[in-house]
Amino acid sequence: MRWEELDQQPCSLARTLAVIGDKWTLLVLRDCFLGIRRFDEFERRLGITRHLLAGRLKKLVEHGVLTKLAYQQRPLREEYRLTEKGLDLHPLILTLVSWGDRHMADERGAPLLHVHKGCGQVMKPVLVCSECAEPVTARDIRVEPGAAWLETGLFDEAVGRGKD
Amino acid sequence: MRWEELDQQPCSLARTLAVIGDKWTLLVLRDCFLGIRRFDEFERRLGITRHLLAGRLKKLVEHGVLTKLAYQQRPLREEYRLTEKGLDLHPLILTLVSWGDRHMADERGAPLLHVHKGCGQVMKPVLVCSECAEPVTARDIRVEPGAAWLETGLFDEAVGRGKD
DNA sequence: CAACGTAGGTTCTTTTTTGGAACTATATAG
DNA sequence: CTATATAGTTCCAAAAAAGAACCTACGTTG
Repeated sequence: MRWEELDQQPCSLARTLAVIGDKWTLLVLRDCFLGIRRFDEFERRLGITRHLLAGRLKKLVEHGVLTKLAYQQRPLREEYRLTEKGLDLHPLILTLVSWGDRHMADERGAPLLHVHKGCGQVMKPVLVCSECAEPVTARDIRVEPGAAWLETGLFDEAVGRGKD
Repeated sequence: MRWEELDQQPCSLARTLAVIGDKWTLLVLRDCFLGIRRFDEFERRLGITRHLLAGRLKKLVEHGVLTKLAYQQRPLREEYRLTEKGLDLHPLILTLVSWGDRHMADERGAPLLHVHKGCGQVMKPVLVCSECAEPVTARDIRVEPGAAWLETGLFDEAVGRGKD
């Protein structure tokens, strides 16, 4: 499988991975959410080479996750900002961090705390159902093919014994 | 940066990425949540080479995300099952898929629908605060250093102008 | 005018990671 | 005895990514 074809599969996970499915990209996004905006700040913090960083940022801009915004003219200097599409990745980053806090932390606990401005408390992300607002775990979900999948007529073959 | 050192950084995101921060791994996990358990089923569905698949599965087992369980003796045949640690990745997969549904779907809409068994409806994942149960977006969160970070004394330097 | 800072881009070599095919082991079916 | 199924492992060539160093363009500082 060539990863360039990934965003054409009838799978939203594959399509998402085509944009952000790589370690550097996710670390760049982490820094974006921490307020980092400039090329050389990313470079310094991440220890990434300019070569790779330029490529990652370019890809994120092409996919509309970041935009370049001039913060001064003459000389023109641009910084990278999250778009709405990019801000929508916040739950993803929170979820990744939360899993790490829970399953990969050392004895000193979570490296970063997330404070919910609304209630002022240190929070953990909880995933709930959009319809009934109850917390959702893997066992509470059943998968069904959507329109895009049904058209292909491949659902049963693809999911196999599925619907667990 | 060598990615083997990644799980030793004081960053839960980096540590998480050390385990699941690669495209094949996430696609394997997607299939796990769809009920796939056997080596050759993963191989067929993903179009991954046996070589890579073996490596990814091994890593996931080493990190305790999957376990091997014998489903028959003589000849010994083993299948891969999600552990509790692995099941805890479900919110992550849901969040990835949800972002793709929203931002990468074509005109036919979401390829897969997720039905919440509890309420019987097609759901989208919503991320809420564990303390006050209100939905959380990027703008509602402030980051603070935890114990592990404070020990290093590097927080201010690292976050820069932070706390956005 | 020369040096410096920013925000990259280009080039080159080395290292890793893939992809693909063939090989192994064990047991059952015909 | 041969073929098939399952779950890998091994080997090699090809492709991709990493790392390092240097180049560019523009404007500011001294």
